[in-house]
Amino acid sequence: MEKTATRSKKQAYHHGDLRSALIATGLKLLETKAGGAIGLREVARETGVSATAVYRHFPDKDALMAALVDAGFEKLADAQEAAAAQHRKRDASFRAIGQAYVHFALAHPALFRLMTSYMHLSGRCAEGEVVGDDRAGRLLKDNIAALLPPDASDRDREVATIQSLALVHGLAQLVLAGRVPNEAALIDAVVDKFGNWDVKS
Amino acid sequence: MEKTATRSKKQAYHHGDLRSALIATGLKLLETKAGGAIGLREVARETGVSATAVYRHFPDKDALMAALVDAGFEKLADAQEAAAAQHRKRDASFRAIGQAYVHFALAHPALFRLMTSYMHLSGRCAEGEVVGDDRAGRLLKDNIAALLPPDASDRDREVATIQSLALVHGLAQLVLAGRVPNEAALIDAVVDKFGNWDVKS
DNA sequence: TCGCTCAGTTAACACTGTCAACATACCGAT
DNA sequence: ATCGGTATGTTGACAGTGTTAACTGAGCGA
Repeated sequence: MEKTATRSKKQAYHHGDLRSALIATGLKLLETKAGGAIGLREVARETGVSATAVYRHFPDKDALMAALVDAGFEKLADAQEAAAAQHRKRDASFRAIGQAYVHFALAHPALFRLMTSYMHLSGRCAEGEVVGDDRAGRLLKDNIAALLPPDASDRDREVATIQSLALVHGLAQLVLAGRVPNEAALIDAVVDKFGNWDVKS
Repeated sequence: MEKTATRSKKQAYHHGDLRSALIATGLKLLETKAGGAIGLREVARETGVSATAVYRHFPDKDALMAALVDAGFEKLADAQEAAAAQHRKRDASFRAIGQAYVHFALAHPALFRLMTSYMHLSGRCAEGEVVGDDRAGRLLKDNIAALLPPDASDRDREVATIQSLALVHGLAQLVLAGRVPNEAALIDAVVDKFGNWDVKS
């Protein structure tokens, strides 16, 4: 009888994990429907499942969105790591991380907007930490630690981290909102400041 | 009969301008209901008017929200001008403008979240311009022009403008999202970099 | 085999944004 | 002063949303 074998692709989400399937279709919808928000019923429908089935895996819509946010940050970390790997020098690879942040936002606008809208429901930074410790956050902090002079204080590190993140995050959002023109040269010039900290102030 | 005199406060929104009233209650609701979004029906109801009356003054919900965004940026400009006026030195007053941006976001979280969510519907920067030319945008650009060395290029000015705006905007949003701890000293330290441009780079 | 729990279903509720049709207060021209 | 037109409201309905309650059925251990 092959209890859970063939999977048959349709039907029998029973024992296939619907949770991952929902997240997958959610991400797909965010790529397709370039503009605007996404709905719980919509992703359920597109997954071929009844709307209320979602509630077996997520307590409410916000939880589903938070899961999508997490998935988005994973993809962002992927892009950043790939970008960093293409440079040998540490500072060049660090700037590539910043470029990757903005590029990711512009390449996946709907996903990024959702990420910023629901950020507060996911990955709040832990007590004493200065930014979330997801993969993207750790990548940023590790690189800064390696780039700052060895006599830099912890506070210097924290400030540099926040500064860098705020710069690229704000820039990405402003460009996406149309308040800053989407010109590659301009964006590059701004992001190039990414990593120019005056530690001595 | 006094056609439009007493106004009687209730009834007879006829001839009082509902448009401003809607924006006013919208802003009030955003102050009160600290968390979460706002609805067209909700603001109509709270104004004491039927939901569809809104459509006499705004083509759809997005337009109403865009108007609230504009009103929000006006209030932000007020706060920034007031903050700047409390310092004599130009660079100190410029930093005060940056502080005011973050402070405003933290003081009016719901309004600021709405402003970032619907930013793309309002105040898109004009062709050739580098950030919206609302009052807040002009304040920023004017101050930067006055602070940069006179031999700075236009491109230097643009980059410095975007850099400053992206830094405070990103910081505000990250703190509001809980990804950066809400500690005044930390925020001040980050914003103090506001205005440290290496023009020569 | 019985019964339990997991994973899904349908039906309903309250709510939302939006549209069409209807009502009314104002205002200028007659 | 009256009359028609237009701006400004209203009610009623429709589709779609997030969410809950009650039901169904598969799979599995005792």
